[in-house]
Amino acid sequence: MSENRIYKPKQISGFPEWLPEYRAVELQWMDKIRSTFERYGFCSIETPSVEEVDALLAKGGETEKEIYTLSRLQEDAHDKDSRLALHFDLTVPMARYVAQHFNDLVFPFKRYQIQKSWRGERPQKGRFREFYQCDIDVVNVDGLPLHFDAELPAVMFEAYQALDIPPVEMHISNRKIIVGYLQGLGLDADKIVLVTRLMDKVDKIGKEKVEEEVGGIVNPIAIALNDLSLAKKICAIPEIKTSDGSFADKVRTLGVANDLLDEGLKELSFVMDNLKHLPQGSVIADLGIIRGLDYYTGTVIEVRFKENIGARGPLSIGGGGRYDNLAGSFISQKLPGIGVSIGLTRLFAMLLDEGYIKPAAKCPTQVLVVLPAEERRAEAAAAAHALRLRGMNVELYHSATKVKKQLSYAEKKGIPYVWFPPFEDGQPHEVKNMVTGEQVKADPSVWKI
RNA sequence: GCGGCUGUAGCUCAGCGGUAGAGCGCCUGGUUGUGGUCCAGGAUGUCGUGGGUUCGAUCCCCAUCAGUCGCCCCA
Repeated sequence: MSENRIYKPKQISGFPEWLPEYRAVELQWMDKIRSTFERYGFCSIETPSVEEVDALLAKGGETEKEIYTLSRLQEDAHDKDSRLALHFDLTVPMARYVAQHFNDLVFPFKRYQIQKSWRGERPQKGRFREFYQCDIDVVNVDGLPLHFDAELPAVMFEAYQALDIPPVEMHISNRKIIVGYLQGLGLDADKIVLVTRLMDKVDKIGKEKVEEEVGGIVNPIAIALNDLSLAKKICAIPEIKTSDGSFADKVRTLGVANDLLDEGLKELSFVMDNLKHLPQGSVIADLGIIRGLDYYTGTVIEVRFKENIGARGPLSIGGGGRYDNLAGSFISQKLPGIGVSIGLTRLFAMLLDEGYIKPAAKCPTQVLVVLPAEERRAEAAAAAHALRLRGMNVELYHSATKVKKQLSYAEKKGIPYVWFPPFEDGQPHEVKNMVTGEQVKADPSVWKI
């Protein structure tokens, strides 16, 4: 008997799965997001779950350790699969796709993609190893009008609004501002990377700590003398958050002159200007937004809840930005683009955890047809069929057990109507409303919900 | 890759050096064709895994695996 021992089922950390009543909600969300994207003319593509490792790493960076590569259990010496890996986002596959089908696409190419991505990181709150992303990107040849930098956040905002979730706000900045500013202060490229990485952490570890660490990078000697003036000047930038165009004046007051900085300010002002139609307070010029991704070159966007959800800090539930030449590793054409992405799984999981998500019914069934007796199965099935012909989702109970049991099944699954075919010849059909308890005679060929 | 915490019925968890309990859920019944409430009854666990200490361990120790929170990093 001991060989009957079962493998204890367990959920794999970082690979979420939901019960049917929540999966149904997730599907509804996807539908809403999708139809919003389509309303703006984005077309759908789907790319394979895997890409060649070289393609994924074409943009460099420290992404390597987060990529799941493919290998077979029975790996042989020349395992061809090992050159493949699961994609870690949808932007890189999209870049490859655009380069590959360059001749067959119409530019500016506007596509959306709702697919899973995988990252081999240590899972923790709000971070998964398998998750859905809902991306929209616009890619063009040579140049891409700045208007798209405003349009995409607007589309994304509309998609969030289509969901039944707490209000979100879009934090927008422009890489050129922070980079230009730091260049203007004389920092070299390496230090700029280190410093910008720290600026992201003001919310997390506090302003003082960030200033100290920034100081340690830009001028260790001054730190020894307890002189934080340069660090403070640097850290003044991420402090700037305005819901209108006034951020530009605040930056200029700091007195740093740099061409790239000016360009960034102009671009961000333009974007803010073109997002004025969104609800007051939902768009913030937030110069603390950096985003880790090195391929962003201009506009950067991050979406957060207006109010923190649960005990968590301001986790990003979406984001994106502009990249000048993402496909450059795949094709000699210059293909600038801008893309934004909704972190569907993180968003959904957060709200689920905190009880914000109302479960849908456990199944799509609208009418359960009772099976009164095995001899009446044909008649019951005919009734079910008649209802389905008019578009209803109908289930015929599988066995002729007690009616009590059949009703309780409908109750537990949240099926709103129960259909009673005749129990004896000559009797009428009846339908019962499970919410009100009301039961009336009905004709399966005409009855409607 | 590093650190803290946790691991007992399907779920949430209690418990104790002498091989285990609650709540919820589940199943059955409260007759004859009708759910949600109520009542009665019932089933379920190699107490994560391996080793050690002990007369004896679910409880102590070690290891291991898994989960979780955080660090690093984040596309």
